[in-house]
Amino acid sequence: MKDVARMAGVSTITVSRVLRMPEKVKPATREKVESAVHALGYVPDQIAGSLSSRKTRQVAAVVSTLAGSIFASTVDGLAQSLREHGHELLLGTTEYSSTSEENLIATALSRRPDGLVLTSGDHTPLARRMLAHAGVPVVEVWDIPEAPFDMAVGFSNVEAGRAMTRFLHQTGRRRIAFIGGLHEGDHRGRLRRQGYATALQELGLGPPRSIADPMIVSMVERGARNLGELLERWPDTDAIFCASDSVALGALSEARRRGHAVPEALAIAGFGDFEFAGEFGLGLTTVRIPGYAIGATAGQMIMRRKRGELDAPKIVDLGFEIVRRGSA
Amino acid sequence: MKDVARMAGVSTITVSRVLRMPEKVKPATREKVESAVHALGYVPDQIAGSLSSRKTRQVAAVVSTLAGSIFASTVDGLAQSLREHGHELLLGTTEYSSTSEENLIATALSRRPDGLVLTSGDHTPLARRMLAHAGVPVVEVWDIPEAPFDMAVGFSNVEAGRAMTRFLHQTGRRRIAFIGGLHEGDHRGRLRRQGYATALQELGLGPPRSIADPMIVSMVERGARNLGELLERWPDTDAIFCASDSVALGALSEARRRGHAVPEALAIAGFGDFEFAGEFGLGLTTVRIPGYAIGATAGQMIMRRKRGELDAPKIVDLGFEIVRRGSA
DNA sequence: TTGAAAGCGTTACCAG
DNA sequence: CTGGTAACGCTTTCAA
Repeated sequence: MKDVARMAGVSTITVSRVLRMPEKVKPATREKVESAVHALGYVPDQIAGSLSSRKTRQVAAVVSTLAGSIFASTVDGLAQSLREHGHELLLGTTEYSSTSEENLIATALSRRPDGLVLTSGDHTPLARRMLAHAGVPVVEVWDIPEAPFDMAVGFSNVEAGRAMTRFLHQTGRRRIAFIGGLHEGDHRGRLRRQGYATALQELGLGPPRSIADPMIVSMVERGARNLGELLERWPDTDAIFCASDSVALGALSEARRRGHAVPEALAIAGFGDFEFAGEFGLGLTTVRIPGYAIGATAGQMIMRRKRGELDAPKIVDLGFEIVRRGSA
Repeated sequence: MKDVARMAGVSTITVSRVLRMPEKVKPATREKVESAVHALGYVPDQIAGSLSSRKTRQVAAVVSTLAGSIFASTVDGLAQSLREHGHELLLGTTEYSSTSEENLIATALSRRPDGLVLTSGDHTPLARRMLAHAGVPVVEVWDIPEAPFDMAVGFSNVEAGRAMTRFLHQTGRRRIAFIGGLHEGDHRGRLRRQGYATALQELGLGPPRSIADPMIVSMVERGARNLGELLERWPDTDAIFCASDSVALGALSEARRRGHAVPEALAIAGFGDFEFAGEFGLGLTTVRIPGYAIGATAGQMIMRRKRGELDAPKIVDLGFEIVRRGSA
C-alpha cells in the first residue's frame, strides 16, 4: 500500500479510502491512485484490514458432510448470498466424525468470523459456552430447534416425516414402513423417523416397521438391502418411506429386481427431492426441501444482524413440500 | 492474551509458546498458563497471528458450483486433508457466473491464503498475473492442463472421452453419439467431447453426432430432451455417451419411455460415477473419477510445498476408470 | 478533501 | 527456558 501511495503521490490512508469509499475522494486523486493500484497489481491485505477494523467479512459454516446431495446446495446458497454482500465462506466439515463439531466451532471462532452457520442439531455445553462468549451471530439450519441458540432457518423435520406418512395413508396405504435412517449423529433423520412414528400412532396404523443398518455407508445400497430385510420381516408392507432419495433409489431398484410392482403393490417415497428424483429421471414421490434457499436465507440473516436491523426475524420456517410423482 | 499472561504471571510471548509449542516451555509454567487459558475461556485471535507470522493456515478453493455431484466430493476431500494438517478451507463459487473467476481469485488472494485450489480450466491473463505476483502455491484440479500454472492433480479429460468411446466401439457399437455437453464455460466438458470426436476419427466411425442445449439448466432434463432430438436426427444411433451421469439418467429414462431396449438396441453411458449410477441403483456404465482423492491430494500437495519439500511431484495423474454395468 | 499518529493482537528476533 | 521490543499492513481517530 505504501508503494501505491508513493506512486500516486498521496498518503496510505488515501489509498485505503479509494479502495473502500471512493466517493469520499476527489476524482482526480482517485484516478491517480487507481492507476497506481492497477500498475502495481496491488491486492490489499484483508488480514491486516480485519485486524485493524475488527471485521473479517468472513462467515464460517460447520457442516457434517458435502457428499450425498444433502447440504451441497445449502452451502452453495450460503456462499452465493455472502458473496453478494462481499463476504467469504469458511467451510468446515465434521466428516466421519474425524473432528468434533466442538473442535470445528473453536477453530472457526479463532478466525473471528462475522457469523456462524451450523447444520448440526445439538451442541455440547462447551460449544454453547464458546458461542455465547464469542458474541457472534449464529444461524442453525435444516431444522427449527425447540430452543434455538440464536437464529434458525429450515423446517420441521418431525412435521415432514409426519406429513409424508399421512400422505401415504391418504393414498390408501395402511402398512407403512420406514427404512434407511439412523446413521450416526443424524439428529434430523431421527426427528423425521419420529414424525413417521407419530403419524402411525395418530392414524392407528400399528407399531413402526423400521429397518436401519448404520454399517452400510452407501445410502443407495442401504436402501436395497434394507428393503430385502423389511420384506422378509413384514411381507405385507404396502408402502415404504425412505430416509432419503438415495435410499429410495436403492429400494426402488431392488423392488423392481424382485418383481414387485411400484407403485401398485408397493409405494416408495423418498426425502430430499434430489436431482435424480424428478420427472425426467426416476419419477420419485418425495419431500422437497428448499436447500438452496435455506443457505441463502441464513446468509441474509447474518448480514441483516450485522447491519444492526433489529426487526429481523430470528426464526424462519421455509417449510417443505410433498411432491407426488409415479412411485407412490 | 495479556490477561492470560498476567493471570499466569508470565509474559505474552510465553502464553503464545504454550499454545503453539508447549514442549518448549517448562511444565510448571505451562500448567499455570493452561489453567489461566481455561479459566478465562481464552480463544486466540488467528487474525492477529496470521498478520504477524505471515501464515494464515487457510487454503482457498475456487469452484464453479457445488451442485450436481461433480465437485462436492472434491471439496470434501480437500477440506478433510486440510483439516488433518490444521488448515481451514475458504470456499468461493462462481455459480451462474455471477462472479468471474478472476474476481474470486482476487478476493481469495486478498485473504493471503497459504494455497489456492482452482477447478476452472483456463485463466485470464490478469488472473495469471495476480497468481504469479502472489507467489502462492496453486493447484489446478480435475484436469491435467498442457501448461499447468504451478501444480495440477486430476486426469486427462480428453483421454477419458476417448476411452469411453473406444470402449463402446469394442462392445460392438458403431453409431456412437454424444449428448448433454457444452454448458457455458465448461472447459473440461469440451475436452471430453474432443476425446470422443478424436476416437470416432481414429476408428473411422464417421462424423460426430452431437446434441447440446445450454438453455436447459437441469442436466437430467437435458439428457431426456437431447435424446429425443438425437434420435430424430440420427434414428440409427446405437450408443450414446453422455456428458455426465445426470444426463445419462435423463436419457435412460426417456429411452425406456420411448420403448427402446437398453442396452440391446441402445447403449447408454455416463460420466462421473455418481452415487445413483451404481449396482444398487441405475446400473449405469460410466467413467469413474476419483473426485475425493483429487481434493485430498490437492490439499496434501499444498501442505508439502509449504513444508518446503522439493522432491514433491507437481503433476499428479490420478486417472479414471471405465465401469461397466448394465446400460452399455 | 487529505494526512499523521496510534493502535489492532499476535509472533519473530534477539537477549539474557 | 523466558522476556523485551519491533514489526505485520492495514483502519480509526483526530487534525489540518
